[in-house]
Amino acid sequence: MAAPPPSDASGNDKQDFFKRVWAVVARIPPGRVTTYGDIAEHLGTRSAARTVGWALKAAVGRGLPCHRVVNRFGALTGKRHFEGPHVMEERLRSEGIGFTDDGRVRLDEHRWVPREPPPDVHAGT
DNA sequence: ATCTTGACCTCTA
DNA sequence: CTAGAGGCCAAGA
Repeated sequence: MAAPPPSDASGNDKQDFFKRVWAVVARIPPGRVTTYGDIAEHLGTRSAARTVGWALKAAVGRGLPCHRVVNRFGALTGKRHFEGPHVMEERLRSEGIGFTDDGRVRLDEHRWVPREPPPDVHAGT
């Protein structure tokens, strides 16, 4: 793990972005939801929110809780990419996530922002 | 090889 | 207030 892969090795750097997204999504705790923008911003590029969506599409079948990722408005924009049109909603509800009258996720109650994994527990500040 | 679309977000007119 | 365009990264045609 010590030897970092060369950036100009095979040109797989691009997929590295996908893996970063998957890593964040995989860290989303149950009963919580995050947004594309927050993930992209966490990766360093807030404008890359679109690419995050592509990563999720490629994440289908990888066991990633992509259903916990919603757009800025809390709407399940990617529900159509699931097995069914209501699979995403059912999964979120199964985790105890509430929806608004508009059929959107209550971000105010379940919003979770990706943060870097704490290397130390006692490390304050 | 180029162009368009895509599970988006933000800014400016 | 609403409407429009730009930007990011990647994949498909």
